[in-house]
Amino acid sequence: MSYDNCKDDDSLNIPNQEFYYRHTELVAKELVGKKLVRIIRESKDKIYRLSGLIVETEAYGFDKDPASHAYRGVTPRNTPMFGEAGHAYVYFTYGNYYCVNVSARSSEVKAGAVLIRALQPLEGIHIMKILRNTDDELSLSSGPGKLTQALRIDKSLNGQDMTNARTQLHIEYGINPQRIISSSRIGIREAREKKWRFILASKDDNGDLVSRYVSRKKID
DNA sequence: TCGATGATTGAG
DNA sequence: TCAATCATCGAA
Repeated sequence: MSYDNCKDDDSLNIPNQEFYYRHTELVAKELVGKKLVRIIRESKDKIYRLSGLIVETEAYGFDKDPASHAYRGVTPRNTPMFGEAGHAYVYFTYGNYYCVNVSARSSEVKAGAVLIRALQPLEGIHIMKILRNTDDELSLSSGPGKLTQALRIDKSLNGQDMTNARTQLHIEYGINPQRIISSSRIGIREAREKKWRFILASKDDNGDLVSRYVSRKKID
């Protein structure tokens, strides 16, 4: 296979920058069902591909959203939220954990990002188990701090272009969800009334309303 | 420079 | 329900 063919295949499988230049809430909703892909190049002959289906996201806006890191304007930390859409915003929190966002906003808005809150593990599960130090697949990436640990995402990936299949961190097309549930965002004090958390509804009808891989099953 | 805080997690 | 733990932010 030629390099050019590879390029075409890659780009077909990846939401482009225009996908992220739309209302943050819409992007957050449509990221549910996509795949978060992490390529780890340990050495020349050790390349790992880790991925998970995005089952839970949250939208964070700009000046009208007091829960957003961008609410008070640009700071060194939140710079990616004000930059080009489709790039990674990784931040450190609670002294222990990283969280990963994708910058997303309609072009007339100054800032915005989508927090990726939970994944259903797909590829490289045995590596994720090592990184997370657990064998329990349900708790491998069912939370914003857990999934960054499972995919070894830290601040070195801040600002990465997530619309390019050749970068270490990007997003690919996944499934077309039948139903997505929206609810209040988790762990915030203000703007609780905004229903900007988006969750993949359970596929198989065994009584569960939401995906088994979400960070919390309770819906507000 | 300094105190308060947090888009969390895991243990109890 | 609660402590751990520290980068980040805004006030001084």
